[in-house]
Amino acid sequence: MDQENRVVVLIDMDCFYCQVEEKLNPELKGKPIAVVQYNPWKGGGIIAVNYVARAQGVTRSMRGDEAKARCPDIQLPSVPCQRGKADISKYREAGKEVARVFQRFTPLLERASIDEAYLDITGPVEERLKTLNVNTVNPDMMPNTFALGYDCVEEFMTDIHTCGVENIDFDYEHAKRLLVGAVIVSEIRAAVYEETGYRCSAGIAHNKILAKLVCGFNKPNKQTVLPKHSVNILYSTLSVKKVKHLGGKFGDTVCEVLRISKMAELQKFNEKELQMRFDEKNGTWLYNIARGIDLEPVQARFNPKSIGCCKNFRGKAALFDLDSLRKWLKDLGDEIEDRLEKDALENNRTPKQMVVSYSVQMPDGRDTSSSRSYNFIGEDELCGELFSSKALELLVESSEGVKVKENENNRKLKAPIKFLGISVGKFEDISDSKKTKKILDYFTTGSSKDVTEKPKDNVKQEDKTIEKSKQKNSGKEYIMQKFFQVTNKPQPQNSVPCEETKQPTKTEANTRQNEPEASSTKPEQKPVQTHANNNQNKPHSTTILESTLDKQESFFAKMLKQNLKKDPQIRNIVAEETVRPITPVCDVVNCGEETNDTDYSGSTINEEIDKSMALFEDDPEEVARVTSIRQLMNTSNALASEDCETVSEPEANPQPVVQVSTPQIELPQEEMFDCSECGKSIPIGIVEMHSDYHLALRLRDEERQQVRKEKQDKTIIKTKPEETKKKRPQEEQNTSKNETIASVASFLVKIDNNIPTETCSECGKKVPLEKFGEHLDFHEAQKLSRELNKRVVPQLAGSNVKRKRKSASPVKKNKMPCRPIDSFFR
DNA sequence: CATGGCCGATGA
DNA sequence: TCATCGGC
Repeated sequence: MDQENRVVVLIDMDCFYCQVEEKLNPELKGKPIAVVQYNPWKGGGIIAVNYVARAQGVTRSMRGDEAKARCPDIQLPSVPCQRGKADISKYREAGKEVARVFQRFTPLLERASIDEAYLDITGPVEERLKTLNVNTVNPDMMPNTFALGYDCVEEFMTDIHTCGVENIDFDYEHAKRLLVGAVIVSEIRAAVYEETGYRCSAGIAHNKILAKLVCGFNKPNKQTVLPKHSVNILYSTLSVKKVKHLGGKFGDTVCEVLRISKMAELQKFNEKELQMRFDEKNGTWLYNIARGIDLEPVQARFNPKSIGCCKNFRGKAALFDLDSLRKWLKDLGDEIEDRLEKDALENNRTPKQMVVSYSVQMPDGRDTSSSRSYNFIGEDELCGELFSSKALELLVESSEGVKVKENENNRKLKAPIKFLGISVGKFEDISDSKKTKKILDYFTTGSSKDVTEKPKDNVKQEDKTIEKSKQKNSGKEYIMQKFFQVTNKPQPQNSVPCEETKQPTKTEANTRQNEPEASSTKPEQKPVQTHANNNQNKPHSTTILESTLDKQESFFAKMLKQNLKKDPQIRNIVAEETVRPITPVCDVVNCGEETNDTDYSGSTINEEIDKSMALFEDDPEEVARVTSIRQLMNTSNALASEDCETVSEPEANPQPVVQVSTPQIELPQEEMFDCSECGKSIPIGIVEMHSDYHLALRLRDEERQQVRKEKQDKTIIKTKPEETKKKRPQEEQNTSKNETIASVASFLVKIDNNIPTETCSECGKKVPLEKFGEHLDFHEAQKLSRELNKRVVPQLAGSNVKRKRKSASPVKKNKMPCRPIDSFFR
């Protein structure tokens, strides 16, 4: 499936923080609430508002006090905090819980934020089409669904059932897939609600930008489909700034330079023009998005690439002296440590780099921000102490501003610090960690002879599943490692020759850049593992190591449990999971995060629009927009229905839409016949006509497939010669395309057909038999930390097609030969 | 003082 | 590597 014909979904949780609070404290259900970050100043800043409160005029821009004034019975649960900062781990966990549900439906899942995810369900749609007759799709299969350009989904379905006879630009194949996509998304959202109790909204389109765009059109608890042929109608009123990537400065300059404000106006410029005014890449991107084309693939990514925390110190709260700087760095470092610990347990990875960022107030009053990074070395113990001390070093070393005045004895900073942040990233699998190996080696042999470092095999996302199966007891290893750090303070490393080669290895960066990125290793290639009798094949030391580990486990488990009380870090983990605070009250300065539910609204049923409009009565511009879109939609529908007798719908009565496949014919007496094709009851008198109709459908289906195929072949042949000067040759595109399909398919179909597997009762995952014992060990390790996670986070894999832009040749509109199939009913 | 904390991407 | 942007 090529990039322009995907089915892409953006699912966004409705006022997520509020929902989490409501779930934790059911008392709040049905009441107006807003989550605040507790800040003694004016009742705290609101970061999420539920829909009850929105209906009463509470908005995100208000402070807690204002909300209370406008809505006296509003409840204001506040984000808990730790170390003087907001603790949003509650919401992070909730977000993961939801994403795990998504994950069951497709491996092609990209978490975009704490409460948002893109899903590429092209594969699942194709699968479903094998067993699902589109003509049997009915509205009951997708409640709360809207289709842009239609007053209701039924109309959209009718269009599909009639193959869009009344619509000149109708791409039947595409629309059909979006409809099936909507069915699947309904199932996903139902599963999410069933299993987590959370409601969400979704946008369904053929790329990420459009899916994101329309997701906010109908909220809450609704989903919106944007078929290709409705893009222009939408664009005619859509402000440029509403489109992702155009909401900031770039969007402003685009509007200024081109003197436009609506997306439709962007279509007036050809690609070259746009490339000249902006750069090549942006020009092409603008040209494409103006036509509803966005080739950005959905990346398979569940875990964040970096973990960080930061804090503002505004006004008088700025940091003026070294002691306060130390204090805050310590807090930030400790938080990172906590989160890293959890992350290591869940994902078996460890960061290779940390970054400290800051901003200082310059003498002229301006704030300047900067950041410095540090690559961890083998001897580094990844703890809060390291993070904070390293951060301080980097700060003091760094160019200007932060140096301490050495002469003063109270150690004032040269310039006040207004912002501090520490983050860690560049994760690698723990099994690749030299440090872990050293510790384990010490553990098993009693000495830490230098373990020869494994050649770096740059594990990429799609290899992770396999990589993971190669790991041995990673979770356990990590706990071991941790265990030794807290109980065996004199680290075994001291016997290692302390090489002070602190030089950052330049080579790595270079090789990374030159790499064509990942996919050179096909997923099918890697299960090369010798699954026969692995112990023989393994190096002797490894065998010993594993058996030793197994023997030591119970000892270790005991020690760990005993140490739970002693070790504040471990206790911390446990506490977070076991004591669920119910809307905790917090006295410390706070912070938080929540997405704004961008509630622009679009065309739907009129009552729905009216309902939604109440939500932004404070924004006259939005109300005007909604109104104009509604008018536009209504008129366009009126126009459409002029050409089509089957779809005639009185404005005031949005009632029964006539399904073409079940024409309403006044033959009440007649016997009925159940059509085997679509399952509908057909009057016996027209059953022949009806089956002719299905035949016609099939014929046209084939015809369209044919035309599509021809079109595709043509474009490939056509673009091939001129493509050579572009960034990447067409061949590469094809291979990466095929790999996408292959890897997706590998998830849909089967993991591996040769290797004997066992299904783990803990996580339901199929595990190669030879690794099963180790797999169980991993669960044991998890339980030891009081089941920090109820289940193993399934490793992501699947395609990781690198974002290489195809040259932007505009897709020709798909004008299919269109026979009036509904003539069968006349 | 007055969204703030958090994350990803990109170009030089 | 760092500065900056965009968005939640």
